[in-house]
Amino acid sequence: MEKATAVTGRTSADSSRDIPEATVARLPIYLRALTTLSEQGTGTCSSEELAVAAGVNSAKLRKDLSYLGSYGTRGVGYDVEYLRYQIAREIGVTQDWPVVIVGIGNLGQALANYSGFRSRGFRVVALLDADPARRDEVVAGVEVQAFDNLEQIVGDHGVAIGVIATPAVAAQDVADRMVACGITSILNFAPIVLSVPDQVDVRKVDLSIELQILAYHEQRKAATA
Amino acid sequence: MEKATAVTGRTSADSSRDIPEATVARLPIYLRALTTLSEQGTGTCSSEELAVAAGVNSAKLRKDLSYLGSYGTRGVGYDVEYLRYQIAREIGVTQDWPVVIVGIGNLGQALANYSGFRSRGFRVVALLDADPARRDEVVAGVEVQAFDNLEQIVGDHGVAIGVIATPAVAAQDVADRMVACGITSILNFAPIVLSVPDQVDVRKVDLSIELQILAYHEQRKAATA
DNA sequence: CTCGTTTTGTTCTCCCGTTCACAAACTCCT
DNA sequence: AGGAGTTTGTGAACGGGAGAACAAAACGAG
Repeated sequence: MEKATAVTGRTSADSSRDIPEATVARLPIYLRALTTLSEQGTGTCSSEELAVAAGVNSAKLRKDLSYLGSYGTRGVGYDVEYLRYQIAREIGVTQDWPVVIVGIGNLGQALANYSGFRSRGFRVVALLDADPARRDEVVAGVEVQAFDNLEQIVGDHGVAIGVIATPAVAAQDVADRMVACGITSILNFAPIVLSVPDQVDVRKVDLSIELQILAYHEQRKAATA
Repeated sequence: MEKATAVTGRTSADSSRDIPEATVARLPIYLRALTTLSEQGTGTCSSEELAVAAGVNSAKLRKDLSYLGSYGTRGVGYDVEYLRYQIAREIGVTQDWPVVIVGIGNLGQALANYSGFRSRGFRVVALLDADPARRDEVVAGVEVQAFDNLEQIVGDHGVAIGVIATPAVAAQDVADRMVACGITSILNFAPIVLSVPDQVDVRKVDLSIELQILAYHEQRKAATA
């Protein structure tokens, strides 16, 4: 109930309220859509316009935004710049996030070169690889170092987020080392289920799983056609 | 009720029943876990063991498997090989799936080289890129061709699945061309919302969105600490 | 100032997915 | 053959998210 929270002296914009996971997962999409609108010179947009740009239902969009606070104006819409900043702040991408990437195969290189990271506050402070043959190579302006430097680098830069782009067999070891030296968020591209302590967040991206899901639906289409 | 379906003459294994999306998304994980168990020489496993290997709750695992049919034995567990085959068949990875990849940057190359595709029935029949400079390069044993060859290749090989690994600005055009020549499933790595006809399935993988979600939680940890 | 129009913020309802808990079914041992 | 122990398959309760629908708020015209 709206009243209950009002009585406590907190507004609905209080950012200590926790936001549903499903909403958190969509905020970066809204952020991207707003950035695009901003670049096109749009100063104001309605929930309907933004919803179309983000590929979601407008009611869902409004509900999502309402978890952050009341940043719109009824009868008018949202100020693109203002809303963009509010979402960025809520997600945390107004900060600087030092990141280490372990495993410099094609995927690791793709990640190191990805401009979408830098533009959102993620700064690749180190590229690490166990293979000495890759040592001293420079990728995306960052020198490839020995994996054993992990602890020192994490300590020096205050790294909280690690990216694993190694083969599956190495991934658990890398994760263990990361956890041991204080990393609390891991983005895992290796096709394996990592086991880590509860307080560590792991998100996984598995390229082949996505294709398999498509294959399932494709097979269904073929069967019913 | 178990009896009700028996009365209709259909067994619970009837594969024309449609499987919940959430379950479909987990089947590839089970498949991978079973493959690992099989390689380790495990002949039989309980739902609990498999659940641990897949990183899910055992009750959820059993319910997921029950949508496929009754492939377990009470008091014993599941035959690893048999269950693995049943899941593979249900997903469709016992078939051969020709795939085209468009955009041969680092990411495209990583995809082309990814062994997890080939081992699950996905065969990269063509690598396409708009940049003439990349033409005739050979990546993962496949020659890079002009994007304009798309229609012919899709026709020749009966390609149903396309992968987009281009920069964002090119992605919508690529998607349109894919749809026009009959591709009905698209895996999109470009950070943009694609618009396609309803009957076309699109799954997106956005590297920076995953990092942003981690950043959000990381920020929360820091705030409450 | 008042009325009509637009668009947000929120409530309400429905549906999907998760989890618990247990009966049914199978094995093994005596 | 029978009973003890194990594990599956599923009914039922629960929680969270999606979408429709509406009241509240802002703006503009007259």
